[in-house]
Amino acid sequence: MEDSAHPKRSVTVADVAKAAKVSKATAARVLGGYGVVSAKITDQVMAAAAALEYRPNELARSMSTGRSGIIGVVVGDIENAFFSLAVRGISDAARLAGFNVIIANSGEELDAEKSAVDLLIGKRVDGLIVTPARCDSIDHLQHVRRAGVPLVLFDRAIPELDVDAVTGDDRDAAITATRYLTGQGHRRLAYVSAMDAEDDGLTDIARISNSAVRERVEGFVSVLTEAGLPNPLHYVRLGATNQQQTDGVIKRLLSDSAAPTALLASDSLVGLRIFKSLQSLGLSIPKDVSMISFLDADWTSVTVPPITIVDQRVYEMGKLAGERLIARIERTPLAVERLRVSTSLVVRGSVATIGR
Amino acid sequence: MEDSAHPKRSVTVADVAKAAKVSKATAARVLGGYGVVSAKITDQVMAAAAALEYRPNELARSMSTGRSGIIGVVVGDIENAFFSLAVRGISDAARLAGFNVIIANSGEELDAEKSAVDLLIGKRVDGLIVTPARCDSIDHLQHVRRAGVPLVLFDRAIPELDVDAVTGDDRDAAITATRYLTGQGHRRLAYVSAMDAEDDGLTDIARISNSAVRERVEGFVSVLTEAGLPNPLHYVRLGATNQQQTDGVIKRLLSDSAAPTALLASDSLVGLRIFKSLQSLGLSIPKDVSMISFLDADWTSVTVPPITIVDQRVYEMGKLAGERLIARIERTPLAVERLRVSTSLVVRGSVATIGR
DNA sequence: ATATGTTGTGAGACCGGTCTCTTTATATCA
DNA sequence: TGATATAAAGAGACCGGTCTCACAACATAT
Repeated sequence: MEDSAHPKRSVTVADVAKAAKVSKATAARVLGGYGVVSAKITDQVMAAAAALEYRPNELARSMSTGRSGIIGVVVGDIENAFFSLAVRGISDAARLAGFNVIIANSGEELDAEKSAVDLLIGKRVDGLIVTPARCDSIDHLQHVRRAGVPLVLFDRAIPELDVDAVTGDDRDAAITATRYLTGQGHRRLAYVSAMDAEDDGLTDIARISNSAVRERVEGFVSVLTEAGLPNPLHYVRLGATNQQQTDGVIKRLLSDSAAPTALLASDSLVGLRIFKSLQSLGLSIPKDVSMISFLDADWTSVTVPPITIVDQRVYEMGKLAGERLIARIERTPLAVERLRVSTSLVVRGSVATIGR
Repeated sequence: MEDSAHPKRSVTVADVAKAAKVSKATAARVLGGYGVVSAKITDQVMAAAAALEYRPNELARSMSTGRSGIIGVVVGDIENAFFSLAVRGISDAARLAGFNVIIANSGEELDAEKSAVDLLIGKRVDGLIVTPARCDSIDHLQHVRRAGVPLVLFDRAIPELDVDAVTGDDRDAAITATRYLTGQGHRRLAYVSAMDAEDDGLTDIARISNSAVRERVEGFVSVLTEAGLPNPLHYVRLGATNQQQTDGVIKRLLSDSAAPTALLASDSLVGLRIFKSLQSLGLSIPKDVSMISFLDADWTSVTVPPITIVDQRVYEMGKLAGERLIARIERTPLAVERLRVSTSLVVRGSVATIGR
């Protein structure tokens, strides 16, 4: 009874060749499925391969062909439904084209992102999809391009980087959602995001290093400004990174003398935290506070009331990013562009009509 | 202005060696961080490497060392919160030990699982964590062992396969949950799973090819039998694979002359579907029907009422599986065993007390 | 002074595939 | 029948690292 104690040198083409009494080159042709070999020899080799349980060493194969058949994906946090859906879309696109996917988590931290990118390049991935944690640090991404590895940005664009990006139409989405809220009579609206920040507040939109969030905030602010509502920036709050932080943010927001009547959650995690905060404060939605969340997450449809959301079609975004990357890998001639996946507002029950 | 049109042969140790005017072997020693090299030469080589922007080719490195630094994970469905949490646990354990993770989706299909396993073996992963779709087809897994690649099963055990497994204490969990329901006065209980099946019903527990589900059903049935309740198998229903199927399953269950008063959902996806089914049937939880779901998914805590669940501690399961696999990879001498992560019942509001 | 040990460097085999180039066997044609 | 085209198989270089071994230079022991 032999066991797996020893790494046991695996069966190689040479072994198969010897067993089939042909040259290594011939066996390789059969096993690699290239070149031309007679039917008789093919059978011989296949039989020998089956008998020896030959499995090709993809590593070696990659090394000589220069292609690994792998695309690397660096995301902020796989646990986030946004990213797991996106990864699903990417994987589906990849599988269809015969590629596999390595996923790396950056935890939205620049250093982790850099080392993940370096590692994947080292593994000689055929292409890379990255959700850049910050849009103001681009050396490592520029290096990817210099290394000749196709790159597609996901969810966030970096105009200075001459590279494809697949994002939502964040600005428009925020505008639509905000207009809907003002249309329902809301005059004091807050935007809450999980972005790291020293304090809740925000002084300068341009300093938001995540383009998706920045554009949403821009959209949000533009609608409020256009509607003549005062001091929109005052109601943009960051730092809702966990339940406790969120509880604090919400409590501060609502204890304001001019407390907002509606909240816009930057993603479904923040949305869920806000929902729980409101619940623990004993506030009812939408009677006491209205809310809209980004992303059609599971939980949003089973709450009471169900949550009005911005459907980001993340799966499509992922799929599109995957397809785009594969087109690049296959050298399809295409202009560098930013692909925007359009979102839609799904009205459910979490927004009250007020005023009049 | 050069661009990334050409794969541009990457910088190799030989290039660095030439630039540093030393032999390839010496440059390799410096860059690979092994052997012994004088400080002066080390500096020369490092300078040359920096100037040329050398990045090691991990593929080549893996090929000569025989280690890839990658562990492969084959899961049923990444989109399922159960697996994404588990993957997070595995990834964390892996990162801590300096490994990376490749994830492959089997879609709970045997063929996809087989080819994923083959592919990962081909990529020469250092170890493999697999959630076997079926416990009665084990050739491909046996082959993994014969190939000398450490293997850890996740969520489901296969006793015939002499290999480590990390699972929940599914039997006990089901027993606890079922006892809780009978303790609340329920006499007719149903167990609903997403397992594929020709018809809803179940004739023979032993034929359930997923050990986690089988053990839960065994626990479920044992409690009912012990309590002297008639025909427990009648209330075990499979095939709740999507919303429509689940609607059918629930409708049939509840239109039974002796309809169950409580439902046990095999996982959080099934739980969510059941919740939606009941909602669409206009039934109220727990007044009309009680339910318990496996897995502490996001949605279970924000419904009205919040759902009583079996907390599976999936992150810990994943982490444990990762750690175990890494111990195997590093040849730590350990007996093959099945590690059970204990679960706990989290009582919330979805179970009514009836009778008396 | 010669033998022995140590340290740093170079030469080249090796991992397991792919792929080009060459050689051999068979088919086609004048 | 001999010349030439063509198909099939073999030999061996190559990818970019690691790593063993040989060897040189210098230090220490005898």
